[in-house]
Formats: sequence, structure tokens, C-alpha cells
Amino acid sequence: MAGAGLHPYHQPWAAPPPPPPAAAIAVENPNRPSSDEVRTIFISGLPEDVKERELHNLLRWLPGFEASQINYKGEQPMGFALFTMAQHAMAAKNALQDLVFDAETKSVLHTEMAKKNLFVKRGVVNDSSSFDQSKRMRTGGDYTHAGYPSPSPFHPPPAPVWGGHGYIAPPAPYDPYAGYPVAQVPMPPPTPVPAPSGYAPIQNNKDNAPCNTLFIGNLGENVNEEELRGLFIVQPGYKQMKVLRQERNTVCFIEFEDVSSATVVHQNLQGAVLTSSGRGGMRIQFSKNPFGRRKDSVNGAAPDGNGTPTTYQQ
DNA sequence: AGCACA
Repeated sequence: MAGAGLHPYHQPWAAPPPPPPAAAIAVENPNRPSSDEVRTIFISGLPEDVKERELHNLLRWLPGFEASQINYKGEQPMGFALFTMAQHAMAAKNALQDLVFDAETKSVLHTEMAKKNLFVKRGVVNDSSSFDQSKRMRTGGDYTHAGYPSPSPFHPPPAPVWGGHGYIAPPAPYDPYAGYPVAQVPMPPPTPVPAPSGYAPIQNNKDNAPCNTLFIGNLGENVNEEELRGLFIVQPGYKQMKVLRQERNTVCFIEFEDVSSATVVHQNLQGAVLTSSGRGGMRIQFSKNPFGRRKDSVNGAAPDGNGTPTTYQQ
């Protein structure tokens, strides 16, 4: 098989984490990063007009992501992203390497491990219960009662929190990244992946809200369905695929386990070129409608008037 | 740019 070459995004997730010194193990919680470990990546190749929000929205899906920041002082914007652990940072570095960030400006990302960790403004990162009231967040409107007696029993708002400068991710209460490979354990080399023959910049001006289904466009009219399937079936979270042949176009829908895995593929395979599609790179968008059963009424939206009151409480 | 199936 000719396709058994290296896929740029499927390099073996390099460098297994060096074992911490034995002394450290006894004292430190293994789930916490050892203090001197660099777990920040440096991102260059960003377009000049990049917004911190844009970078954050790209990074927030990556496992272990904690915060990002852009330094605009130099000639080109320099991005930094902090992760929980060095492995996360390594994985993210690999996942983002050579990613087409913006086809319009032809920006291709280049990533390296940073020299030192991104400094995150106080609070926020580690303690999920701490609710920093001293620093008012722009998002929080109601602050009317000064002597608020009880700390909120609820989790902090789901929206990304402004840390004044840079973007800080809320601590993840769950793991939305099932299926995104992070090297916890030394991983076997990935199964031979039918690599795309390359990547081409594509225009993807319009997209839909993220969902678990991807829409693949710009496939040639006689794209080989097996090549197509081979590319996606190995992606973490893949569930099923549906190919739709149209007049001059072939499009295709791919369902994933969850939005996260779909998003990773959306990013990683954007612009991937299949040999059988004489069309250049494929365009990946989120589907307008997610794959799945139709509006199967699970007593949804009870018709008014009979028995069940529509319980719209906040 | 082209978005189906339940």
C-alpha cells in the first residue's frame, strides 16, 4: 500500500513524559504538573489581525488547555497557550503544527514548546471552588449586594472567563475529549493511516455551529469512496459516513461520537487532498443538521393546554 | 458552493 507514509498529524505522539524524579513523586500529586515543567506552547504564523478570541476558540478544544494569550508587540503576533501538563502541550503542539489557520491570508501555524510557561493572572486555573470576587469579570453583571453571604454553590459560568489579558479556560468539570489521543501511556505507533496526499489551502468562509457531524465538500465527482472512508474511519470518534453524489459534486457527511472529536477532525483534515479527487483540498464544515434521528419527540414541548405544564424555569 | 438520513 502506498499510503503508509507519515501523516503530518499522526506522528506518534512523541516524547513520552520523562519520569519525574522519585523524590517528587512522593510529595506531588501526579495529576499536577511538576512546577518546573514547561507546559506552554509558542505559536507563530498567526495572521496579523488575529484576535485572542480566535486563538482561544481554536485551542479550547484541546485536552488540558488552560489559557492562551497573544503578544502583539513584535512584527508578528506571538501566541502562547498553557496546558495542564507537558504531554498536553506536546500533543497540542503536534496537532497544531502546520495547521492552516486562515486560508485567506495563507497563514500556517508553526508551533514550538515555549521557553517558559505562560504566566496566568491569579486565580482561576487550579481551584474550581474559588470564585474570585475581588476581580470583577466583565461577564458578570449582577454584583449588587456587597455582603454576599454564601459562596455560590454552583459552578462558575460556563463562558470563558476574562482574565483581563489573555483568555483563560474554565476548569473542565468533565472530560469532553474522549477519543483525542493524549500520550498518558506510551502509545503504539498509530495504525497505518491512509494519509492524504497533501493539504491545500481552502476557503471556508461560512460554517455552521459545531456539531457532531461534518460536511465534506469540494470532493471531485469521481472521488474514490474507499479512499474517503479510509481517511475518516481511523479518526478518533468516527461513527459513520454517508456519501452523496450530486450532479458535478460529491459531498459527504461524517458522524462522530461527539462535537469534540468532530472538531478535532474539522481542524486537522481541513484542506486534505485525496488523490482520487481531482479537486484540491476538501472543504470541511460542520453539518447544518447533525446526523441522527429526527426530532423524536421525547415528550418534548408538551402541547399547551393539556396536563403537562411547560416548565420553563431558568 | 453543493447539506441527507431518520
